[in-house]
Amino acid sequence: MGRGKIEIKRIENSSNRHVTYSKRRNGIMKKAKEITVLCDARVSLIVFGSSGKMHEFCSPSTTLIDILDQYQNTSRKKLWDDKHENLSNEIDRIKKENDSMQIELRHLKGEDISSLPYKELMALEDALETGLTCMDVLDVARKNMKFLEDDNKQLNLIMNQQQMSYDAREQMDEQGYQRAAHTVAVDYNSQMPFAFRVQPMQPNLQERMYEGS
Amino acid sequence: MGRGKIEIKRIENSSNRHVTYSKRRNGIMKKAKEITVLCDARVSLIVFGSSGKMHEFCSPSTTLIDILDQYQNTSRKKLWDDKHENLSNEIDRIKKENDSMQIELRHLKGEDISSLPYKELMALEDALETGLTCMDVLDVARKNMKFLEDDNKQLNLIMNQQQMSYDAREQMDEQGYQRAAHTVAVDYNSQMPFAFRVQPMQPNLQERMYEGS
DNA sequence: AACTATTAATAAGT
DNA sequence: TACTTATTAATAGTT
Repeated sequence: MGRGKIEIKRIENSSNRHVTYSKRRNGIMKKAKEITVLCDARVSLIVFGSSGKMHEFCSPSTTLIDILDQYQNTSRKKLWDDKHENLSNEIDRIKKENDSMQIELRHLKGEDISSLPYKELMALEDALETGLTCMDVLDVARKNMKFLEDDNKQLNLIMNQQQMSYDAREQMDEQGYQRAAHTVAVDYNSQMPFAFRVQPMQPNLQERMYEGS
Repeated sequence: MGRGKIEIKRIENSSNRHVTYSKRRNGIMKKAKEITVLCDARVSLIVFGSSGKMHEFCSPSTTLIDILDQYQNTSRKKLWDDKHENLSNEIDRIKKENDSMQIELRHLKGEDISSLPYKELMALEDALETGLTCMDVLDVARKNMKFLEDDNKQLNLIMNQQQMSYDAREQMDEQGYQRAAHTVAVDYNSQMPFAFRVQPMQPNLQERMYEGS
């Protein structure tokens, strides 16, 4: 591929070696680009000459880091340390959390019985089969709901008190802190479920349930 | 460099593309070996075909890690830290996704509660008499309970947050108000139902419903 | 760095 | 998939 054939062995003449290096480096970079374009390949090419100068090519569709990630996955050789692995694990964990929330969202939006978790339905069926009456179950349900409602009421009450003294205190405050405090208060209010800003949600749920059944 | 000249653009014919990939991959690997031998270069070449299969070349005198270390030193780009940062960013991104989903969930559930109008319950009662199953009623009961639980959790969360900023603000405060604020905070804390200071009230409500009755 | 004779790579065909 | 070969592309040695 030149004026004469050459053996593939170190070029002893330093000048020739550097010239050849430069030419061939360009050549291989070009080849890397070409295979990327022609064949949808992802390529990372890093070259250090004996001078220490670096030349790099990476497929435009990706990054060196991606390539190296894929390298690790494929070859099972570990390039990063445990810290990175931990982060990766956390990502996996959160992603799973995400997935289950998405499922829950779908269920809520679907809003029909068939979308309720399978297990819960099975448990319910079991309970009914072992001879409990509908009333028995509803009775427990009612008590539990009463509990929750009462707790909600109490929490709500406390919140309101807290909010009030917060506000009162804010008024007493010096100029400097006033603005910040106000912001905080508003934020909490907007976070609170609407129903609880005014009154308990299902005021007479139990009674109605009983009348119904 | 073949029977005909080709444009450097994606080879659409899949079969041709794979053949060309294979040939050129061999070619570039050979070139990589040659330049390392001829010119004392250190080369890392990683190629992924569209199938996902990896091919790698690394100069015999070194390792990929060495190359990457040198890459970092030379280019001042920090691969490991970048990697770290990227992972952190992704975590942030996913967490935000999480948060917004949680908000959406709260929103949906809140809407569900407040949009469970009186009429619907009445209709349910009627339906029960006209042949709706016990399951259906329980289902609604269970949903309501879930909502209450979630709202309890949220109220509790907000309380804690409020308490925390209360405390934080107290620290920032001038001497004069400090004592009073502290007293108030303690009072609220003692008022709060014990269960909500630590965890949600009825962790496995449904199950206990069935067991208990 | 540019040139060009020559080898090497490879596209298309089998 | 591998082999063949006409043709293009890369490049070694020269200027």
